[in-house]
Amino acid sequence: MGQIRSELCIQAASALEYAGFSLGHRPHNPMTVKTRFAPSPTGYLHVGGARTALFSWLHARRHGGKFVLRIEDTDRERSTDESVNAILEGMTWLGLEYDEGPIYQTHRFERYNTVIGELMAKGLAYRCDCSRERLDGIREEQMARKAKPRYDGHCRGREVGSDAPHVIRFRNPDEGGVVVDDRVRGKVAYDNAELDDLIIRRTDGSPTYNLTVVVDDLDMGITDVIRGDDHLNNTPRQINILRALGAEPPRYAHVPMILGDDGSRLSKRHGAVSVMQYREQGILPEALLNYLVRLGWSYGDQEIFSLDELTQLFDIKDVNKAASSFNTDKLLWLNQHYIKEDDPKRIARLLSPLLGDLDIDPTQGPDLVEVVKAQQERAKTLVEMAEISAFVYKDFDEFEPKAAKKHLRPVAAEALQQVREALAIVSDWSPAALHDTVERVAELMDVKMGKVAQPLRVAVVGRAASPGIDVTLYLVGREACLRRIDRALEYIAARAGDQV
RNA sequence: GCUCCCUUCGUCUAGUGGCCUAGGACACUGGCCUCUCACGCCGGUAACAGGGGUUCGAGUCCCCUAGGGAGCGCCA
Repeated sequence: MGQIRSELCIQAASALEYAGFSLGHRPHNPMTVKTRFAPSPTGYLHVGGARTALFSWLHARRHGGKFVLRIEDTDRERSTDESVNAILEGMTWLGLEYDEGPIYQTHRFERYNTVIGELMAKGLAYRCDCSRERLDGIREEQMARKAKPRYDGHCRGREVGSDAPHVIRFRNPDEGGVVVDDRVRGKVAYDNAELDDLIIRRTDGSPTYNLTVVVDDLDMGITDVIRGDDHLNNTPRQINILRALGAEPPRYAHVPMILGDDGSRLSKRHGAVSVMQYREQGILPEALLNYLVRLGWSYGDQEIFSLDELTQLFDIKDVNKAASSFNTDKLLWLNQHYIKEDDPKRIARLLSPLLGDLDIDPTQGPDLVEVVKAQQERAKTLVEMAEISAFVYKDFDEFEPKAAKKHLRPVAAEALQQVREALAIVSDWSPAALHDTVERVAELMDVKMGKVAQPLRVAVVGRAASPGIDVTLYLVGREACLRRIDRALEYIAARAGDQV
């Protein structure tokens, strides 16, 4: 145990600089805003956490302050390196850069123990050796008489030795109350009589959450604590610990949580909850960020925000109090918007690996940037763009049944035959010339353009939907076009044969 | 059970006592554009949880009820 601890401390060179700060006063200029995002590494970075991080980041940027990333890994049972990496990866992808950190709480155990020692010395904390059985017993009894389950203070006046196994509890004030002045909730009052003596150090010597948060926020000079509202009820306890340490509490802002589309708490069964899953699904980070910021926050009727704009406009006070439901449709709409507006070169760069997943090498064929320009208004995600663009680079396996049934009929054979001949000899393989070619065939046959373009499209694309027929032909290229038209003609012939 | 929090269209929201016969966006839907799909444009359906007050006047203030959520861990 001691060995592990010293090992951690050696790794913690950067974190140790905080250990020197004394309590009771802020080490930083109180006017300088400093926020933090403090996830526990017990899973992936989910959208709720990402939104909290975004709010904290924006608040810091808006006020020219600092943003800190702190990893709350004091629960060694559940914390994993894998989760830490997932969180860091998610933050990087979203572009939420932190000015300090990541700081690991497991590197700061010496510091927490020092603080616990101070509280013990002042009589504000005490040892407790109550057995789990006893605790369970009083808990059961309290529940039975419909009271709030809480520690009864059994060890408050007892002298519990330091040799036998024990925990350390914070001595919560009996009298008075605590008012949390929250920037989104307003003033919330609690009676100290409702609070019990919480454990601040476990039997194994490790500190607990409510203690480490307080110590870290204090040591790091955090001025604004922005976190999920599941922490609102912990806040009075934390303020009491802060008071016991003779410190002023930071400003709090408890933001509501995000629910699934059905209004229940967001969980895996709602589909994607991890931000990296959104990347895999072809969502752009700016789209996710834009979506997330509008969940619980607004600026008049504006829907589209760049990060720069948000840095100017975001105010934590404007965040709503009520929880909101995640709506994938709106995220997709935003994503389509950003795909449409973004630089085709950037989209092409992001799209390339997704084509690779479909066994396509986009360097073997037309410039991917041209393909992106043709598809930009037609895809809600990058994954979808890859799927609807595959036909440019490789022959499709089979015609989409509905499209073939409607357009690859015997009556279409002549149009296809005609257009094939025209395409075989067109000298300038450019969208403009190809457009003229298709149009001329329609005129010659005295039919509407659709009568030619649709069978042609299904022949070349395999589906009834694609970019303009001119651009479609242009991107596919003459050789592949003629080959696929022949294949469509065979298909029609075979079908006609079946029907006889 | 106890404590705390929340409640405007299906969803995200505007609204801070009269500008609200409640606005915008997504979704849905009618139409236009059109070689398809998409984009774009024009239009439509759809909400102040319920009940009491206060007020000349309430979505906006107060109270109650209902519904939802969180916390009550040697989890964070």
